[in-house]
Amino acid sequence: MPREKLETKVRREQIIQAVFALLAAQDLQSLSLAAIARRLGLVPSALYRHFRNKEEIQDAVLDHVGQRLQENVAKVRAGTPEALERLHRLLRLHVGLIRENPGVPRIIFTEALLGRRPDAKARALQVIRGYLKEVGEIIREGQAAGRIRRDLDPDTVAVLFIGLFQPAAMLWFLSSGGFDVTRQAERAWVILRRALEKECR
Amino acid sequence: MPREKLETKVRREQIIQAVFALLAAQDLQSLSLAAIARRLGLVPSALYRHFRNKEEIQDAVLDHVGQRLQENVAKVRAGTPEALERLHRLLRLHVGLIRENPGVPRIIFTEALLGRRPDAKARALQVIRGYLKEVGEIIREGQAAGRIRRDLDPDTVAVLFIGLFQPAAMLWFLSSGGFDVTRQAERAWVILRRALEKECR
DNA sequence: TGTACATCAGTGAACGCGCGTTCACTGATGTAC
DNA sequence: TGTACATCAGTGAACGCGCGTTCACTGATGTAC
Repeated sequence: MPREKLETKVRREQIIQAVFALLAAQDLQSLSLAAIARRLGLVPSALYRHFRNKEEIQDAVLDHVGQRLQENVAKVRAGTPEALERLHRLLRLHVGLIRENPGVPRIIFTEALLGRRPDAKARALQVIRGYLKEVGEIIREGQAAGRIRRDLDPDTVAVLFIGLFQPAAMLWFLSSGGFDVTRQAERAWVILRRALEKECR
Repeated sequence: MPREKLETKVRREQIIQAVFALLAAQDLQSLSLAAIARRLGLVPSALYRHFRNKEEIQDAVLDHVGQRLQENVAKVRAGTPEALERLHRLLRLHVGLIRENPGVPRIIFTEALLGRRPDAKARALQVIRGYLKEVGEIIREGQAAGRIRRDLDPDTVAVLFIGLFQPAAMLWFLSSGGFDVTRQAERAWVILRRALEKECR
């Protein structure tokens, strides 16, 4: 008795979301095709109708994350012209993304960890570099506009920006939601902002 | 034909080091008892002479990391009385630790990811919290001594301190050593230091 | 509007593989006499 | 100093298990006539 039939486009999206949900759970054991299929009420072999193999699923998940990150950058760019305000909003969007999908912070690591192919790490790196590039660009614009100190290296600040939430996300995950990422990010932002601003107050 | 026989104390240390080395490699596949044994020129079942099971090995590795972190704190405390200088030196020691054992940044994650027991995350969290507590203490002392701004929350700064190297370590790992962690950490420190200092310059 | 057919998402049995773990055995080393 | 014995690190065959993947089959849905 076959279960509900849905077209590949829908199923692909469902499968990606299932991976997100499973990665939010505590153990990586659950990231098996069997677990993904179970979550969708399917049989493991059904996944092969939508993806060629497990690697292709992982790639799709990583691409999805990269896309979400770029969307956040676009939103922030459209929302305000001021660099510091853009960074603040981007930070909030990022924290929101993590809170919605607790799996996100680990996907990049997981991809690299589980990948059998040598290019697994390279693919993850590309996603992060793409994000860093955008953040660096915002910072450069802020420097040009005179809002951010010109003696700071934009790329260094971009990586430090990641540091505003990455450790917090890790603590949040390890404490199973017992750590307040939002509060940490907001407070850390106030501290970093002071170091970036041109005027000294 | 049995291979060289070494006492348990030595083998336990060797096994822990083997895990470090394997985690430095690219894929997590290699973190199997077979891989650990192969690295030591032993047969997988030989490991059971020194550890009860795989979980016990993981626990030992995590404990080892926690110990190294506490050692670094002790060194820094003994080396200088000034809080900002202590943090700077601690950052350098931490980066050195990561560079020596590229596996370190991922061990805490891996422990949590691979652990089947519910307390796997709790154990990792405990190690990090222990470290954060020490860093927070140094910051508090710096505030009391008037070297660090008193309006900053020490715990927030402690987590932010982790952010000085964690993203850098991730980039270093993903780029297979192509990212300069040391430079990023030093530059990021200069930025954070300015935000922590009492005097505004 | 009804019939014939192509399409394709889902099934479930089967596979080969590597994993963690066990267990009876080996044989070198240190100790007691 | 020599012999008998206990200790214990290492061996290798065997196990059960869950994994990713394949494949012939099913049967609902959309399309062509």
